[in-house]
Amino acid sequence: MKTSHNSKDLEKEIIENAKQLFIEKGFAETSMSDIAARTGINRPVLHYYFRTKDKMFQAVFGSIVLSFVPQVQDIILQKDLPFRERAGKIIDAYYQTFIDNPCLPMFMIREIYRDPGHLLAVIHELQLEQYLHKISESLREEMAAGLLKTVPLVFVFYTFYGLVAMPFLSRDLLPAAIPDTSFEATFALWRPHIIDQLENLLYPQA
Amino acid sequence: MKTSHNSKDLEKEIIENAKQLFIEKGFAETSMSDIAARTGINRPVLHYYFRTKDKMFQAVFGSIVLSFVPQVQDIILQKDLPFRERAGKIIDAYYQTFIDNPCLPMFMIREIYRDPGHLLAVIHELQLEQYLHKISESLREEMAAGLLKTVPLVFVFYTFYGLVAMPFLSRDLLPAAIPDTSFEATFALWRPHIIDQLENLLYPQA
DNA sequence: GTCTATAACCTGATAGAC
DNA sequence: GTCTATCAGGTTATAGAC
Repeated sequence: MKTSHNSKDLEKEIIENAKQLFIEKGFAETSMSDIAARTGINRPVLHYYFRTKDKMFQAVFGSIVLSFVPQVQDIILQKDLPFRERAGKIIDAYYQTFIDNPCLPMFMIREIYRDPGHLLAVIHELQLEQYLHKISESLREEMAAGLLKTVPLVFVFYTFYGLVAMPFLSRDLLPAAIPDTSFEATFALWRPHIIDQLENLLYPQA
Repeated sequence: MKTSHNSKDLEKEIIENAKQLFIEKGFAETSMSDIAARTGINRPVLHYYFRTKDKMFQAVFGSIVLSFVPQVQDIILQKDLPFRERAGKIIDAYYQTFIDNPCLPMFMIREIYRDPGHLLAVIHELQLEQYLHKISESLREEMAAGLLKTVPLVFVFYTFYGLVAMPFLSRDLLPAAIPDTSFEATFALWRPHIIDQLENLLYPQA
């Protein structure tokens, strides 16, 4: 081992760089040249490791989905905590992820829009079905027990993701349209509002 | 005039075709060849009329924004109508537009995300500032009068657009994830929920 | 105004030397 | 494994004939 890398390290380094670029610019507007340049290697090396751009994206997409999804599992099942507190914790978990990587919401929406198959494949191959099932069942149980209002589960996801993602989807528009607003100040007020809205959707005695 | 078109007609026809393609696939993934083929002319003709792809997009974008925005003006100012009814009418106006052209929400978000300057330029050049100002002022007045809760205007837009756009942004995911759901049935329930959420955000005695 | 032809460039992907 | 060289195809844009 003369260099600081062996093949496995290089592969991981490529994936990490590809991940960042795909998240930032999306699949279509990220070129193999971009990824190679960022990693400091030649284009053919990428094809040696992944053969095609699409296979490369698939290898990266799973890792992105994982960074997007898993931190909620424990929270939602803590049924001793009141709904309001669990909602707040989940929102904070997502916002932590999104503030670290503000392009993630747009990336997810864009790529799911382009081809939902990628997401479904990843869900299957990483065995996330049971994870989703657990969350769905948990909600359904609390609805059946009268602890939550009975509404279609899709509405919970629409409301949650719609409200959480919105500030990131419209990123540069807010400062451009209303010059003297800080994201932090807006978020500090927006967070309790999301909780209010979820409570309004799900809480019987609101 | 031998043909059925004069230059102005052809220009309009090009713009109409470009509009549909841009909305459907976005700026980056729509090529000049696509637009030429759809119009039934050669590529250089496009450059004769618009010189560059970017200038062409600017010419089209204004027209798209207009189809997106103007139908709300009259509704929101009908202050004799209760808030709930006005909200419903505005939602219906948007949904009418979006059902006619389901790609519009993604197009707007994608292109504003890519470059908010395009939107700001169009707002200025079509003199939509006064239109936006009128809506903002109307809301501010009703807040000041205690008819609506006082919240940041951004929150109204976040909530409204986030909830209205969400089903269209996640289009193919819902049928793929939950096979036996019809968009119409879901929407019929989703509509009153949006109104509820806006009411929860803005209505004092909710 | 509309065409053909072409310039200049970028893309993903592969072959073959080392 | 990593490189150079190259292919076939796509892109925007322009020059010049008609």
